[in-house]
Amino acid sequence: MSPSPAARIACLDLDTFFVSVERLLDPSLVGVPVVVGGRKGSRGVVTSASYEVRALGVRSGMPMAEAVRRAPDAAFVPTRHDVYGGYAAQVKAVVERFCPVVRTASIDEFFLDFHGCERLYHRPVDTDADATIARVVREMREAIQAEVRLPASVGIGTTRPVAKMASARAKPAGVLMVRRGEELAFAAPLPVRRFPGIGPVAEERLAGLGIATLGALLAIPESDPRVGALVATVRAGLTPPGLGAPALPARDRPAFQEHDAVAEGSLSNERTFFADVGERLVAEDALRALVERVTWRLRRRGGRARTVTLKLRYADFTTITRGRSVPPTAAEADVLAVALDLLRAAWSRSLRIRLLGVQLSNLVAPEAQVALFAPPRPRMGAAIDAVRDRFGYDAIRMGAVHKEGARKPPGRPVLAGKGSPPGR
DNA sequence: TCTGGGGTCCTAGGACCC
DNA sequence: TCTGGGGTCCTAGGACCC
Repeated sequence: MSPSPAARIACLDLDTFFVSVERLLDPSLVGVPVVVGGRKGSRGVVTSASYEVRALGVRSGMPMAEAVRRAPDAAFVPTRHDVYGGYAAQVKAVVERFCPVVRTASIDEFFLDFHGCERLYHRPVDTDADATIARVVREMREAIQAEVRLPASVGIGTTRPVAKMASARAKPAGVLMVRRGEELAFAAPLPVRRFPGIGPVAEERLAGLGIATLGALLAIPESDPRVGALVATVRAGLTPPGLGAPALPARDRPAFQEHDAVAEGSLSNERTFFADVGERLVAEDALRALVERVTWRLRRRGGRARTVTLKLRYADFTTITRGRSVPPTAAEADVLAVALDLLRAAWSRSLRIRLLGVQLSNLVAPEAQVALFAPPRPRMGAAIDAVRDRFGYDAIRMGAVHKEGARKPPGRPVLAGKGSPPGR
């Protein structure tokens, strides 16, 4: 049986998620302008802005100094990543009561597939199948509000991009369905930037062509070399599957395919220094801490990396990466040896760095036999892992040895984000 | 204004192999 | 001696998302 090309894909987005959670934990923040982000005066950015400060032009990703300038009277709350995941999990649990197919897109965003749910949920009050789904989604949104006490907005459409754009239009705390056949009328007046995948660079390029809205973009021939594949991509995103293309069963559509959590993806940890670093030994200390953390995450998740990549950001914000393929490993010593080698090769005496990062990619599944001959960690390392698995990464901390500007060790760690939770 | 940290996906050139 | 074309892997960079 083929799915109907009706609006059955939903995008659920939690409204100003970090701000909402902080207000839940501290009711004095309710009704006042709130900025969640890096500490004032640090080299941080805004991670979540309440609607009050958005009205003043504060946006997530904005440097904290700029946010302070625009909203000096706001409450500034440090980001607590260790807190938010639990609330996202509560929301997901509610969502799963209503929808059989749920995919987590990010900490505050879920995609839901309601194909085939119409009959299950039908009630006599519903004028048609779309009305049934829209009603169920409203009930789901209200259940999240009542049980988790977090505001969410939901967009419903025939495709993921349409559902996502609809959820943005539904904010705050609303539900918006774009029915089949209404996609173009819905999208045409919107700025091109609203389409998922069109960012600041593409927006700027299109502006140079005099194109501001999705409607104007769709008026360009797909073959126009100035827009590359953009027109075709947007058109496809606004076209229901099954119209003009053979339909796949809902669960086989790429939008909802499960990833193999072990064999794919990448893991990385990076830190911006409090102050730019010009001494290699200081950078090497920081690198050890990063490698320790990222390899621990890899071992915990189960897997080995075939590529180790070092990331350097210089004081002028130019960023380079240097990577190397290695025999699959999750061992701290293996990764550290490569990372140090890459750092020494890339190190420049004349340039100070503001950020250091390590990425493990090309992940493959763990192989039991390898452990027999090459244990992923020596005995003490295994004991440290065990403590961290139970009590969290920061239950054990390694001290840094070198300090920027100091004649000799010891010194305090120079990494920013000290005491922050294990990276996710 | 002075720019976090975690990711995904895409492109492109060169090495290498057949 | 000079010459194919295709495929895969590696590496670097960048756009984009939340």
